[in-house]
Amino acid sequence: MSTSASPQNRRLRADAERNRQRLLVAAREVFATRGLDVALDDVARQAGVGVGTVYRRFANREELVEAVLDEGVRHVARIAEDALAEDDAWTAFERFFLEATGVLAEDRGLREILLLGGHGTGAALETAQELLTPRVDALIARAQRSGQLREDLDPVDFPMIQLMLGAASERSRDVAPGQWRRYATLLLDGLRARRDQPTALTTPALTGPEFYRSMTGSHREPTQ
Amino acid sequence: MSTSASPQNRRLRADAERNRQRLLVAAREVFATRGLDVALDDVARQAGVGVGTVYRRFANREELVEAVLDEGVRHVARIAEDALAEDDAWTAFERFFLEATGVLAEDRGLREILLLGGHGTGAALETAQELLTPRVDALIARAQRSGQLREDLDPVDFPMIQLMLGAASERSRDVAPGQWRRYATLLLDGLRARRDQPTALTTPALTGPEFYRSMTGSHREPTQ
DNA sequence: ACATAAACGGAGGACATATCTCCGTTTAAT
DNA sequence: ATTAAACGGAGATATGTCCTCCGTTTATGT
Repeated sequence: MSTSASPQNRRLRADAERNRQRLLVAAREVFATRGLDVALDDVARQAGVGVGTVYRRFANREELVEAVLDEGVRHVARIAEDALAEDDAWTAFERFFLEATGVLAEDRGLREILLLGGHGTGAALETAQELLTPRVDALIARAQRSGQLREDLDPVDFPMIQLMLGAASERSRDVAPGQWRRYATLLLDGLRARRDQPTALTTPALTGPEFYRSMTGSHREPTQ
Repeated sequence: MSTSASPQNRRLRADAERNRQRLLVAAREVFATRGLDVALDDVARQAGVGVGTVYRRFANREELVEAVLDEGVRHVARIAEDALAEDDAWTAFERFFLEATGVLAEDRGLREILLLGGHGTGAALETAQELLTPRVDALIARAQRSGQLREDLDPVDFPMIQLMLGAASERSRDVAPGQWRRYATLLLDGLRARRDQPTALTTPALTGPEFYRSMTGSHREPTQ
């Protein structure tokens, strides 16, 4: 929170440190609403700072993106961890599902690295792999063991479902910010195990390598 | 199929007409896989024709887009019409749902005008309003009256759900083209009425005007 | 108060990408 | 064989982004 990220981390002058913080806040905001592809000039303007200052503090866009998003990933991981403390397995799963969707709904940038890939390897993705994936897996496995979550849901379905909800959020946010809840409910209803057997998911989930390839491959920009 | 779309529709020379068709085929292909924002140079290359020929035949990108997409919209409308002929109300709804998703999954351009808006007013959208909307409304109303589709689904949910499935398609198409089926099944399971009452959709659907605004407003490029 | 090193803003160069026009050449039609 | 129509694609124009550079301002320590 105080030292610079540059090679030699000498202490920054007061105004420099203040501007660095402003930049991080501005970047968080701008990435969240307009995605990771915004011009850095826009981040600078939002921060009330010249472009020069952006490049003086961060070697390139990637470095700024990493700084902002690593934090975001940790946030989601914390949500998962907190949910795991819940007693009931379904309550835990549902709570994580809804809270994570809420965070992702409001953060397009976070969706882009976490769900879409194609933005360089990224420290943020490693953080996700290390902190997030195991917890989500645990939440799912537990709710399945307790017979409350449908058996045929696979952990790799989770990011895909979040991606779908993200598309819904993006589409409606300007007009009705909470809309994603409607579709989250619908999906949860499809996910919950039930008395009358649901339709089997005949199409198998992506395998590990397939999922990896789909994250690594070049996506972007749609959209959505 | 034979006359030009330009003001005075004189008959085109044989080579010109041939190239016009090639352009339409190429545009269909390119718009479907890469969306409506591709450079027209790429359409020309795909058609094996110079850029000049594109602009000689279509005043601007909009005109070409309209020509290609109006056709696509009619295709989906025909699917709805065919489904309406089905005896059972749920079968009809499900059939339309799956067939429409299949078409949209493979046509990003069609998703972009039909579900995302922000590409000019568009004759294609008018066609949709005229041919598609009433039929989808009918399919939904009928399946609800017969008690097989959940009561609280609103017609405006349909495009949103298709948008979600579109995001899933886009994400997985390169690696496993049929993946959308998995998520379509999941959603259908959330849509089907059931013995044990589902969770009520407490967040209300977009109202007509809200939906209209969300189509008219400037979206694009993200991500899908 | 002053000297100095650090930081600042933002104009602008380099580059990339798209749209659409123009014209010398080729081709179909009569 | 003549001629009007159509062709290809180089390039003029426009837009947008990244990142650097340098004259000016500001924080800091004595």
